[in-house]
Amino acid sequence: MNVQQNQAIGSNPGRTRLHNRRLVLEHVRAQQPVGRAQIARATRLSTQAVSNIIAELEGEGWLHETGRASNGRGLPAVLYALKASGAAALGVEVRPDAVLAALVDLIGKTRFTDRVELQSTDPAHVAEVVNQLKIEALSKSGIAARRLLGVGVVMPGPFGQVGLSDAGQSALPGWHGVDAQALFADTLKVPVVLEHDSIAAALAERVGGVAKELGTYCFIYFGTGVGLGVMNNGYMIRGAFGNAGELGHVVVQPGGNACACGNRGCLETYISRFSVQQHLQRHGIDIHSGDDLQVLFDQRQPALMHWLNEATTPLSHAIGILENLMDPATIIIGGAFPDDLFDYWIDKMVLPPGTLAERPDRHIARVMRGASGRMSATYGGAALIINDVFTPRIAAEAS
Amino acid sequence: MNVQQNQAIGSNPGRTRLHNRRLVLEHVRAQQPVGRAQIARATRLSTQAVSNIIAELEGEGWLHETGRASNGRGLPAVLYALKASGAAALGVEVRPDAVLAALVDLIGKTRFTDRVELQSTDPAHVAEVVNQLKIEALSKSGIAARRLLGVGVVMPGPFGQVGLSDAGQSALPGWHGVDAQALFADTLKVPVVLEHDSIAAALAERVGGVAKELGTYCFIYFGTGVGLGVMNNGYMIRGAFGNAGELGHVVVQPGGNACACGNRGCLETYISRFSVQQHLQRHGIDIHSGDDLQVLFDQRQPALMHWLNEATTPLSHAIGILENLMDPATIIIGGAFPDDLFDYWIDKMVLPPGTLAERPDRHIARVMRGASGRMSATYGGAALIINDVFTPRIAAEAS
DNA sequence: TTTATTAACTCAATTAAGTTGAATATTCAA
DNA sequence: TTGAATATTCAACTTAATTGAGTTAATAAA
Repeated sequence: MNVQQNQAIGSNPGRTRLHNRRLVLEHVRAQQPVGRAQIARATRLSTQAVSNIIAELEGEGWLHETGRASNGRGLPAVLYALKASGAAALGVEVRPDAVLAALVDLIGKTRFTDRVELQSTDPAHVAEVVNQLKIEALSKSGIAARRLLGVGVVMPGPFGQVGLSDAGQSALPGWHGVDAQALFADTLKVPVVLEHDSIAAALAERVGGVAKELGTYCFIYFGTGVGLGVMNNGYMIRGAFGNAGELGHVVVQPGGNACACGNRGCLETYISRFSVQQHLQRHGIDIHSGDDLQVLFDQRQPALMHWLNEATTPLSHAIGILENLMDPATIIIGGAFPDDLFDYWIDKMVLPPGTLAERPDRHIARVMRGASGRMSATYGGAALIINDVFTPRIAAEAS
Repeated sequence: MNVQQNQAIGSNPGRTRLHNRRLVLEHVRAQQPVGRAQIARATRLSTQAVSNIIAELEGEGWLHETGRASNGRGLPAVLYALKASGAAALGVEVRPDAVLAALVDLIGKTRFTDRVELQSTDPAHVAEVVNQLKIEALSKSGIAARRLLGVGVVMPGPFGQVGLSDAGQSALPGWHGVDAQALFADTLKVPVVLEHDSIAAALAERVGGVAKELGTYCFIYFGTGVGLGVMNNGYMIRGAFGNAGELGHVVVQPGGNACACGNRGCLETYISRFSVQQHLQRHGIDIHSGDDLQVLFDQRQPALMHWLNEATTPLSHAIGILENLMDPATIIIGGAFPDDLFDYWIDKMVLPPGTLAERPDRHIARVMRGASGRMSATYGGAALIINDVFTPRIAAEAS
């Protein structure tokens, strides 16, 4: 985890060029297909500067020409778009029972996915499993090794020692005190970024989901617990110690359900996978996967439907808190549940009245479902890497 | 209000230099007195680049030499510090009943304050009052007009049309649809920034208060209602529409006190100035100012003490939400109440257990009182301007 | 059909600002 | 007294931006 944020540093010609390259790539991503002159206006660079950068990017295979503009007077612009195969990133999600992997290309398309059950969570073993996945992903997808920008590893947070006493519940056995970033980087021999699931899942929506055109939004991630990823103007909010987004332990009902963390009324006790498992167990139903939930939902199983309906209130409450505190363009929900459940919630939920989000000029929904499905966090790992090449900044790399 | 965020744009030599200048100033501010070589290491610029920038800044009166370093081997570094009179900014807080003004210099010191009662909130009249305050501030403080960087105007939020139906409660009569930024800029003939109180107050702590060395923190501002300012890595979080930080209408007690906004259990119904006024009124006590509160507190007046003690629970709850969502280095409370009340709360309040903020490596308090007192928002207006010159970025100016 | 206008793009020259490396000054430690 | 360490300055050098003139290709007007 990057506890230290990207710290602003001094600029020089080299860093300026890198910043401008990223900025041009970001504009192509968001506006494609697009011509040089339009990029120049948007970035406030000269057309000459954009031309030079476009030539460089095209030479390196990031972009390709896709035709010419047709409308209007004057010389039609040569249009450029991202070249899907220009780069790729591997997202890896390490869970206590399995490792998930997804290879995602520059335009956010999935080129390969796999899942490997874990016999042991021993760090060296996990690192080797991930390494094999990397090799397999490259060979099966036909993407050249030099096009792999890096690997984004998503592990259960929070990172570091914090007061959440159930940290052990989600943490991986045998990883306490292990420098996971260094371990993976040494084994994989490519750049490695470590992040927790909710931030990664939020980024996945920007790289290949419903937030492609949004800079400021929240993502409520349903994993084992409930996490939050906040994107502000294109940059993730990580907090002073890198653990921002612990939505699951926000108290939504003082004096409510007892939570493993010792408090009462935590959001997680109402709307997490753990809570639905417990609820169904009390009704004699054991579920082990998202597929089980899908089956129950297809049957409109009464216990599940009851839980779903009850859950809308705390979820709506949490949405109200986020709308008032963060003023996001939208709130995206996604993660480990089947899409149908999220859709049901969005359809049935009464959104909190009287929040900042009720704007007459609103043109996108207050709440929407993420497009990345149950592998949100895995895709998010890749998105961490992909997003990086589109994020202009003059900053030291996180150590 | 800057609805549009600072948008990243392309860099060129001029923008690079501006970025580097701000970066150098920021390092001097945070580390002063400090030598060129140290700044160069911290900014990853060459000492030559830093030397050039320092010479420029010194020539323009932003910095001055303060002696030489004494420790260690080698040539002692020439130390530099901010020159207080190098620049100043005027903070203006427009309330329904009065206009407050504070002239703050580069090192965050107050050079002048005044308060003018308003006979009318008519925009043209208010602008003229502010203009007179500006003229008076400059003449009485002896600061040259060309040193005035700008005026930061703080008005009650939220800005724009939002669902908070009590917006009318805090908004100024006669200002609906008025482009306040343009009005003040036209009248004052200097750069004008408009912001809402909580964001401004949060910045005040960074420019001249307890957050001088912090980049990521939250500020809970007690005005008429309760607002929030979140600083992330040195940048304010404004949200997609510029209204982030509506803490007062976060529901902390579902089904609790009825709020003017139509919901129940809003934080504002427990811990705002409005709520204490109502509570005391029910006990036959009318208060009209912070001084009245101070007097009652000095007497340990039972009704006030009861309210204070009851208020710790929702306040603690709000702190828990912020700690879990934002993972701040600290949470600062401040605003319209007397300092003694905040100190009492900090002393008596039971902080929420089991949050991210309980770290063994924590070295500053989880909650602290702001240093700007009851004029937080006014100073904050000035801080908006001052902070700007210390914030490195390659970005278009907010329109 | 011809001509003017508009817009996108390229080339060559210029310029701003950062870096590099050698030289110099000052202090501490052996 | 001498050598190592550190801060600073000076004079090239380098990168990558901008500027302005010129080219190309489309639409609009004559």
